Amino acid sequence: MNIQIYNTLTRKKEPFIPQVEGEVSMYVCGPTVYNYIHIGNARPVIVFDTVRKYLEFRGYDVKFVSNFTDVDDKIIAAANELGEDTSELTERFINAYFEDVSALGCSEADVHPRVTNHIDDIIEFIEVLIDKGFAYESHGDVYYRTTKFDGYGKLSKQSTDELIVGARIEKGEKKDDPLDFVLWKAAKENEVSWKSPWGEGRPGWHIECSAMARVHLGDTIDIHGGGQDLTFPHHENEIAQSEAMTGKPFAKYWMHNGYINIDNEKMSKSLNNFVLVNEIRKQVDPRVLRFFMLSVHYRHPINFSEELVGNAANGLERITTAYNNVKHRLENSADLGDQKDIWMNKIDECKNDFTVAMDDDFNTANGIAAIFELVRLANVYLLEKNTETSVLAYFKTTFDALMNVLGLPFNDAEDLLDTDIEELIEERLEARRNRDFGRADEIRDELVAKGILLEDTAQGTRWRRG
RNA sequence: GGCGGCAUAGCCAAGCGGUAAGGCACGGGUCUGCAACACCCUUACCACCGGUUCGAUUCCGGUUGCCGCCUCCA
Repeated sequence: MNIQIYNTLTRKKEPFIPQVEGEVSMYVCGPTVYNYIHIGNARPVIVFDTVRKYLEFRGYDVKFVSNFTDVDDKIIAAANELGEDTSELTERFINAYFEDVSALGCSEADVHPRVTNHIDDIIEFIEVLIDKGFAYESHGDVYYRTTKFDGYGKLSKQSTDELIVGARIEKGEKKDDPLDFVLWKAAKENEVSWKSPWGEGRPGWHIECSAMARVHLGDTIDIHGGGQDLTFPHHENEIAQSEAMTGKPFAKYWMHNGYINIDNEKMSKSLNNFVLVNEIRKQVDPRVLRFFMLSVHYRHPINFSEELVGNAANGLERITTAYNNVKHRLENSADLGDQKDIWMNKIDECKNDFTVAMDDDFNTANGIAAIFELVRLANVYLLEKNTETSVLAYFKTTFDALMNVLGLPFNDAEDLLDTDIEELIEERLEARRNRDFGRADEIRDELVAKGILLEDTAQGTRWRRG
């Protein structure tokens, strides 16, 4: 069975067939680095990181490219305000970006190209567009002539007529047509700029992705991703640029993730309700944040609120507890089971359910449901008096495999208790042996106050942090 | 005006032709010295009105209500 991907270009799910068997090229539009990223920015990063991890899980060799827009109006404005060099500013926020997304379990891309490192590629790209008649120079700017490109509007399903009619599109004096968009901007006073055949200036926003995607992934890429709001105009313009340039399809599959709302309202600067990853991850376990985001299908909107994140935390806790209990049993019980195959098969069923879910346009909500099936199964197995090491080990391996795909690895590092706490646990065991339950409960309460929860099992007392 | 999305239990959320997955919360029971973890059980006229069909939450048309894009935006 093939992986199915919902393609914005065709508005339906299609079987995923990469250009080269076994290999996938992916490009995801990255952030403009003039501030810390907010959770809305984080969603596509998490979504496409998960897509990538799943493709790898399915055996594909993925080449993943995600850019940084490190020159643009907002960056220049922010740098001016802070009296800082644009390159210092962007460097700072690129570092912050990596810290934020790695906390959220996202792997680095194979390449993180920056606009400022690709000025030459961009200029060359624009020159070809001019040569082919798709672009024109005007007062030091260069514009793309949208009317020249037949397929303009094919991604967002906008007709050029409607775009013009409906529009709040301004007629720049420099543009021949209101729908034309800028490829190269002439520099204003004191702006960072580069030399070009059209004078000092810098790239427009859309051209960078076309140029960098081509340099790093070739003329046609398999999967191009980004937020829903990029569909128009950004991705539409990328298609216009790239396909005019190469005469080939720019991307086979276009994927777009939905928005995040805050308490049912759109996140926006004017409402001042945006949540920075940098801050929220200090208050909420970043694993919970990621789990929360993956609990909804990537194309649907997701509402962010304290309550919902709290629910997600409880759900993830259930998974983690089951995993840890499997581990505890693995380390503290003899190999006594005798029904190995039945359980192995049941585990395989869960794994299969997970794969079926994820094959269907990366349905992480159903994938997580499959993991909860595995949780229930593991908990039921732990009820058995006699367990087999191989089964327990298979539970653990499967948990690891599936959660790793979702970018939610379990923390397997040895977690040691302070010796005084260990002594208290030992003292409580002694008290229980002597049926001094008063003292035993007293110690348990004392430990709860220190964040240590105890659970008595047939295989001994286990503890966890709570 | 154009393009598009969404409406499923107290909350969140899958399903998209054969009478509703999963999670959180709640209630009842079991396990436990008591707990905790856990297990079992219980909980839905799928926004409304038409149509197609043997059969629709699922397809088509319409209504209502939310929301997004068309301007920088994840």
